[in-house]
Amino acid sequence: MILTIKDIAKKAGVSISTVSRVLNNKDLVKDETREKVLKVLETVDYIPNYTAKRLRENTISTIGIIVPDISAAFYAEMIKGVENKANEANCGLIVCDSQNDVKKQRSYTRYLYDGRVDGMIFVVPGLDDNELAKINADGLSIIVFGKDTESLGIGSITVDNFNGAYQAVKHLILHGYKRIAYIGGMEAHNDYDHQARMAGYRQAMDDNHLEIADGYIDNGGYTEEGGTSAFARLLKLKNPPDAVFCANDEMALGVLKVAKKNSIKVPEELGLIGFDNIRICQYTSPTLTTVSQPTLTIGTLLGERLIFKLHNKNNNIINTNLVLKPELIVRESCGCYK
Amino acid sequence: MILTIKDIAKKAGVSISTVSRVLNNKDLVKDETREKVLKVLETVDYIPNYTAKRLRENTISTIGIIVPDISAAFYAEMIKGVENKANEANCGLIVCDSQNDVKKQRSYTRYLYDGRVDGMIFVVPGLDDNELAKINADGLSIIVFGKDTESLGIGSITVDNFNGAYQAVKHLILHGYKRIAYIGGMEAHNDYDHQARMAGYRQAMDDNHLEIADGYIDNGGYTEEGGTSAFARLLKLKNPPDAVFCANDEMALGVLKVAKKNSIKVPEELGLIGFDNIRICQYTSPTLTTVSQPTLTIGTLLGERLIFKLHNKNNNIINTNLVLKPELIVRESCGCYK
DNA sequence: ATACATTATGGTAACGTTTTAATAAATACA
DNA sequence: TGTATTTATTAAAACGTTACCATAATGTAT
Repeated sequence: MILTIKDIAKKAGVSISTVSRVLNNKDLVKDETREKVLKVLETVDYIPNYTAKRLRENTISTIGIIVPDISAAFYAEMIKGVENKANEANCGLIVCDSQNDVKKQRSYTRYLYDGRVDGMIFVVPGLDDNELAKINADGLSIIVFGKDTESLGIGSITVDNFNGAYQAVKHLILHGYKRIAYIGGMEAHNDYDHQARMAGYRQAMDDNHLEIADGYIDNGGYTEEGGTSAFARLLKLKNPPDAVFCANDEMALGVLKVAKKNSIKVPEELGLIGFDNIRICQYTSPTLTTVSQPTLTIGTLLGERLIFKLHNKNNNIINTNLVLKPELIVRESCGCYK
Repeated sequence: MILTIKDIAKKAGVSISTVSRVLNNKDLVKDETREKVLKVLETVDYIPNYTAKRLRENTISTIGIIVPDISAAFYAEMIKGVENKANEANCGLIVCDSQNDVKKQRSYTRYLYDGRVDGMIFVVPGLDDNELAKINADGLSIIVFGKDTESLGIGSITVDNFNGAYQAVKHLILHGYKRIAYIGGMEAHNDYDHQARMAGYRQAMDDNHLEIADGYIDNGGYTEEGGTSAFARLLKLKNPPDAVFCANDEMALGVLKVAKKNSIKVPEELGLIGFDNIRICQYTSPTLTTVSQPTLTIGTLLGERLIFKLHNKNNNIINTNLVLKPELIVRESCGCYK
């Protein structure tokens, strides 16, 4: 038998309103009455109907997050950060996996948008500015990771990809590598990670007066297989690279695989640096040098900021872009220990 | 401006009941009227208030899942399977990370239980039978992974851990290893995985007339560090093992680390098999032989069965335990390619 | 034409909560 | 003691939907 506030009121011999006030720790209730109600609550197993509460309060106390791939360590860790914060705020978290598909991302957006959440987190949105702006205008609190949306009045967090890439490539150069290639992400104009990392690569090469040979910029779509085929193409060039910087670790794993197959020694004959610092980097041989993004921190910050927004709807102080610094994690594949 | 069904009714010149019927594709509405309503719906941006709908229908169309660690690949993949199915059923998914802590698991249970979900999935529950039975009795649909709860009238999915362990150990024996040790999980009586895998190990040793030396059964708590220290202890025995079977891959990684540090050659001087087939197994050197659990399939099945239950509350056909067969994935660490 | 089904529509209660406004009780002040 | 003020309590409206029941419109058989 499921009890309602009405049952409690009857049992305690008070009105519904009084029980409600006790439940919500409101003042204006005599200690004596409060005790009476609390005593009843102790003896029975009453669970408030949150749906009714939400209908009345016009809130959902749930947030949503849409990530490209829930089973990728990078995003799983980020979700964990968000989850912690949401939980602290007694707020549910609905996780959606868009499977790297903008269409699916759009349909999930719609799904969440249909009154299922108070706010949502877009991780690397494929949606364009107009779409994001519209959702924001509709009063749903949103926050974005992976794209600077400050100009749209939407808070966001980004990692300084340019700087991370620059550090990585500069590091390779310091080790004496000269023919450095870049394997990027999606080629699409809305792949901001790719664009910024490529720019960092270019700048580092340029600052050190190194030439980027024809074909040295290739794409692997962020997957291991993509990295495999991209590096295979690079090897076929008449003057193959002596080092590769990859826009993520997955692709670096692909490169490593091909290098092993072709008996190319890493780092002796090929320098290699990835991006993201996924856990596998520690276990490959050689271990993978990479650029680390503080995923858990990012998740925590995303959660924190969204929840702040939820509670301060009209405070725009947080609708700004926060840039986090990535960090070069030196391991074996860059040549530091050869 | 947020529209309600009332606004639509007014605009279409019909009653709210009619609009409701159109929205829910009920019959008993004339084509002409339906058209009229649909036309209005096309021109405006009406989003039904799901909270109200749920209050009225006494449903939440949301399920919850509690996993020990969201950022562990094993569970992330499982969640992905659940997520797919939930989404197909137009059902939200709330993910909770209990951080391997029974207390947290309990508080999350309470959190979800408080009218936030229609049903929930317990992945490797630390809760005891009484607790589970109580939740089940309260009419919340639940399903469990990692523990056979059929006798409680709760549907569950388990992997045949005994068989998986048996296969693994037998495989080691076939390669000629004789002094085989086992590194288990939690030692606790409610760590069913551990119990079953240990039993499989014992049986395989017994069937092949091999002795389990003193100290050959140790525990590592499923973490890499745990594996590290457990193997360190094993090495200190006066007759150290020539092979180790670990109750999961994380601990096998720890073993591998210590072996490398002590220049013990795997698989020449030490055979090693793990459990779970996490992705890292493919990248270590040597690559790790392991027992694979079909995580994605498990997730899919969990989602499917829970949603079936939601729609068929009184159908007990599904309150049964489903046993999945694990598969030995042969790689280098077991000695197949030495 | 009348009676009777059948089909279509509308009015309204209900879901369980919070909150506002009204009322009752207690306290303070003159 | 009586009035004004504060404090405590309650009744009832509201949140937006669905579903039951009543009524109206239409169709069919006598």
